[in-house]
Amino acid sequence: MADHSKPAHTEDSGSAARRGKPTLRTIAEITGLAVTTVSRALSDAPQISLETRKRVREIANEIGYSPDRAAQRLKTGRTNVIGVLLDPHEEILGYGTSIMSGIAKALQGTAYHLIVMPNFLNKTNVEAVHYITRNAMADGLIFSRTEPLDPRVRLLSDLGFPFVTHGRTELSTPHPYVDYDNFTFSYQATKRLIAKGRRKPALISGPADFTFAGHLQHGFMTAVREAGCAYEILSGIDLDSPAGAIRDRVRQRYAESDPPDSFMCGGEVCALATITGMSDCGLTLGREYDIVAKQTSHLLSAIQPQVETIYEDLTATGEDMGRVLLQKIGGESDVSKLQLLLCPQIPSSFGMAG
Amino acid sequence: MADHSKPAHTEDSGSAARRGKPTLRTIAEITGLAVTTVSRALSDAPQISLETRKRVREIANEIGYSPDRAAQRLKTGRTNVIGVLLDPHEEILGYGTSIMSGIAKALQGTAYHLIVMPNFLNKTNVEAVHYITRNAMADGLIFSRTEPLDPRVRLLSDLGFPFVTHGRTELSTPHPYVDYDNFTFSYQATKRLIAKGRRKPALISGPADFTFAGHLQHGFMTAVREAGCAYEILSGIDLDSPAGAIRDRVRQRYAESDPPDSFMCGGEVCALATITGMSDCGLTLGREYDIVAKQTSHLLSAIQPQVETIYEDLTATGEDMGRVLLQKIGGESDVSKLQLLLCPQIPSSFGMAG
DNA sequence: TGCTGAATTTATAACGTTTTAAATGGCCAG
DNA sequence: CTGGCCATTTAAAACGTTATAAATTCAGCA
Repeated sequence: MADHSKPAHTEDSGSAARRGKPTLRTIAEITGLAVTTVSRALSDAPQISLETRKRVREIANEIGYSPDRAAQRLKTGRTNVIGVLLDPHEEILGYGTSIMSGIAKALQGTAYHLIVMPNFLNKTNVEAVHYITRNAMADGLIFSRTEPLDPRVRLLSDLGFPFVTHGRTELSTPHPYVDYDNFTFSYQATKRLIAKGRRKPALISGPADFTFAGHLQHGFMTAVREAGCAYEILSGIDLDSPAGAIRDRVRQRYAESDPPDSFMCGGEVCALATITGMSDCGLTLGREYDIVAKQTSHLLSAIQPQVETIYEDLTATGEDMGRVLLQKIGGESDVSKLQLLLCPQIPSSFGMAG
Repeated sequence: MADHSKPAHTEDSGSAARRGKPTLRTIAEITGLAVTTVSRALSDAPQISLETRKRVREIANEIGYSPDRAAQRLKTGRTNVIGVLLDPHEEILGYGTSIMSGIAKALQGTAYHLIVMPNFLNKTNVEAVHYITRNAMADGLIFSRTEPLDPRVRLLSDLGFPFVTHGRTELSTPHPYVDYDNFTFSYQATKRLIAKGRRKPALISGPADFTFAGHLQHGFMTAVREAGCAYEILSGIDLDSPAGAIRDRVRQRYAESDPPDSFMCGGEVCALATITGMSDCGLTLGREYDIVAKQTSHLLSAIQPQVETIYEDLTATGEDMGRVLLQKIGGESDVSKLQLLLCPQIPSSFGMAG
């Protein structure tokens, strides 16, 4: 069927003989169609006849064609790249890996690639973002450690550059985010401590810069106010502190008067460090004190099952962020559809004693 | 200085007025040079006069020019991308994040970007590698979990595609790698247990598939043979096992006869799980048994300081891998220069009692 | 017959870079 | 002068794709 009646291109040029990746031209030569037609057919343009579309697609599969990303990018200006700002000092167990696995899962089957943009490259995070947008290095951005007045969010919103944050802001212009409901987590966790008979829970909160720290604190405060019990927000340390620092601080606190009798920990490392610090003081978990913690891996529950935990699935979070970002890039303008607040799944055991 | 005596290009076309990123053409128009000359000047070609090179570079800086990666990639075939095969189920604390931070650090300042290629995308790792090379999606590849006869290494070697592995193989054709000397680690760790008076160390080794498991075992065996003491290689679990499984297995083992009196653990999770399992049996670390473990984060030493540890710096490893890969891509053909065996730093305390 | 419009296909020009081969101008030997 | 050689600069083509505008075919209809 494929005849050679068509006059050759100006010259012999490379022709399909050039050993290498098949291109649109290869398909064009095989089918006798023009390159343009092949391009359109593959993108399922309605102006190309159904029969042609089918034929082209078959040939493409047969010879293992896959479009050249560089050429597409050059022509369209779209990079087909999603960037994730990696923070090197995440104290949360498996944070980076889980989030990335999740994003990658969402991107699977799409034309998008995931590229890691460490933000220690440039001095501040904002500068990194500036650089990325200025040089059009990605079509969308994902990042975490969101601050209430996050300058990155401001910048990207102004530029109209697609992004999703892990965590909310308090900025007036709404933007896509995926967040864990840390208020509910903290509220339920603290209530659980009180339900167990504890009368002075202590909170080890996130670094004050970040929005989620406020949510943790709010949930905690709501629970203690409802119960009308004493409380404490442990100063000097936060969830970013190294385990050793948390341990020391807990021990030191117990050398002082009127110590707390239970802990609300936002992370596993924090819980483990707290237990060690308490153990240094001769206190036993479940007897002299209790802990409820957020769980992001399977370590804590295997090592210290007495710690009651509420799970946050970071891989799922990553997947959600990927999906949301793709929708945003795809033109979804209803921001409310791009804001996900993931509900903590409270273990049934929590309800029984509460 | 910049005069308009030069005839305009065929038409007014976009000209530099087109609001957007500056390109070579922008610089050409400013300086009055040809695009080719500008390109050459920026790449420091010796055929361009020194004065011109300097002038071009100055203008480029001034207007904030940075080359379009897509265009470069299209023209040269080089992607300026380094791919890292991410394994979603790394039980080693902070593995993914550390390695990536390290690689990113090595890539900083170069034209290379780091892109994450999760290998659950395609069925097997080899298929992922196949896909990546076939579609020229990167200039080099980094991956871990190396097997003695790793099929990925085979494939990439055959293709002449640049790569570095984290871990060695037993293949006859040498290839670039960065590896931790797990033999020495295991040997020293085990000797330390024996020096502390233990007479039946147990090894919890890596998954049998991976090369490093053999190294761990070899070091362990060398130490126990030298001492002529009893030993055990704990079956049914390995460093990839979830903490809960390790804990259960340890407990179960102690219900049987003739249990070990010490443990060589290749990871922190493993050590913590072991301690918990032993504690379930009423046994106390440092009294009834000892543990030496490999440390990759600061968690273990803060939580369980009685566990003696030898540190493996994964960020440094990532950085080394990045550097080695760049050298390989840069044309370094002396493979011996591209093989790094990182020495465990044995704590001074180890020597004292040994 | 010739015109109109719909359906399908096509040629051409771009995107920004690098590569190849050629041009320009200055200088010196013949 | 002519020719040749050097140093420097240049024009044109190419990489593989898509967007724009134009061409081709064919049916329907006046």
